[in-house]
Amino acid sequence: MSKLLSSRPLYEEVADQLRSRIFAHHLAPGAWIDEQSLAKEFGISRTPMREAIKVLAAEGLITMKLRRGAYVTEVNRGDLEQIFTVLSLLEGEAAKEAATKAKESDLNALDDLHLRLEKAAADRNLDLFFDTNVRFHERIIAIAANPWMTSVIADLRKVLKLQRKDSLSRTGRLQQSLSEHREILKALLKRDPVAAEQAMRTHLAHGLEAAK
Amino acid sequence: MSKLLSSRPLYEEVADQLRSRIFAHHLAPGAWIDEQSLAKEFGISRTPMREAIKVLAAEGLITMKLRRGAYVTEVNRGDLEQIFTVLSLLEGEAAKEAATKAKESDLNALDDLHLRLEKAAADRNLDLFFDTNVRFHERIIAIAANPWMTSVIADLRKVLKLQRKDSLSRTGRLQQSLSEHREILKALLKRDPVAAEQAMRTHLAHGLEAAK
DNA sequence: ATACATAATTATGAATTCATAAATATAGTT
DNA sequence: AACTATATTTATGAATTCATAATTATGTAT
Repeated sequence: MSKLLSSRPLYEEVADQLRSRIFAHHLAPGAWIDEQSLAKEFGISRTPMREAIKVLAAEGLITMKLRRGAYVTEVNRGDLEQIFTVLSLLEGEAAKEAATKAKESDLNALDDLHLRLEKAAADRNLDLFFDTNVRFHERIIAIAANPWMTSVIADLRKVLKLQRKDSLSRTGRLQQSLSEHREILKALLKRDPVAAEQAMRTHLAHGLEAAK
Repeated sequence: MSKLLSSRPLYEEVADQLRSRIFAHHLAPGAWIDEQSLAKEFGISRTPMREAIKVLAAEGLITMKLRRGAYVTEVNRGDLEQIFTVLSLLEGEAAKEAATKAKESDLNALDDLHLRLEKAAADRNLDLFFDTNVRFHERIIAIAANPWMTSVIADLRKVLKLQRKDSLSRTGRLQQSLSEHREILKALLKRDPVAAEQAMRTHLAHGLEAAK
């Protein structure tokens, strides 16, 4: 790979690609990372591949064993519970702060996103629902405007994505998730920090059950 | 460096050393990392040095600029506020959970640590006070037994350590910190989750003022 | 002397090479 | 045939080499 016009480091590009493969379960939890063949496949040397692997290891997506290589992290039920505990705290706080910090345009955007969410649910378009759901959450987090909190949340959500997202398709979960979002939005529109925090915490607590 | 008996990767060793230098302000915030001369000084090649730098970058201690190198992260007042917001949430939760999860031996250990803290304060031994303070907090976090929360807290505390810790010496802050610790301990001994969480949050909120 | 353009230098990004620990395969013994 | 010991292979950890972007230095024109 000549990679002439690179505006950003090669290892980041590679890290992105690896991340995608992991999220798509092309590289499933527990699978060993063959750095040689992957480097060959990407048409690059081992050096940036190794750097990319270290990035993912720092994110918790990959676990490294000395002189043994690296494998995709496996998260068990306990991990999920622990991660959701932290996530509901942080996103709860984000919702709380968003209730006071949000500008009118922010609230409009959230309203719009929620509308799309309802539509995606009505259409039984799970991929779109999932994607819009992520954007709804990300928007709230962005309004809170705490980069350190944002990056912690992003890292934890990445680890969650190791899990398959088939739970939303379970009967009723979709509708429940939707009504929880409605609660969050309502609290934000009322600019009620306490209610927003509570609604978000409840939503994520249920998210654990469904491992959304 | 031949490094014959290496039980762990060289880059980790190097990362530890770099971290120490940063915390000691031997490498101060804003200072550029000269990977060549550092590698030479450590007697290693650039490869593990670059890997170590990436590790610290993932921790937020170092900021990397494409084709420009890396420098020690500078945290401003806003960063501190944001980090303390997250920390007080998480450590508050840790204290809350510790109140119910703690075994008798845990509570004894905390009691002992607090005693040492009182002694260090009486002796005006700031280094010991600071060290014991860290151990007190870490013990509570350990009792909560949430590895994901633990690692997030550890990362954020590392970033805080970029700041000089001269604030504790400010008049009165030492005594105030001590009395706040007393509150936390009292709540834990009573196994009162709500009080423990509240006390810990208050403590860390004040910590921001003093940038402890 | 200052500003600009060009040349030389330096440091980073990446590939390649080398050393060695771990894994696998082979051979020998019972 | 099964188990152990040795040899071979393979993959990781680290050093070295190479290419090039960015910086610094030099020289020229105004």
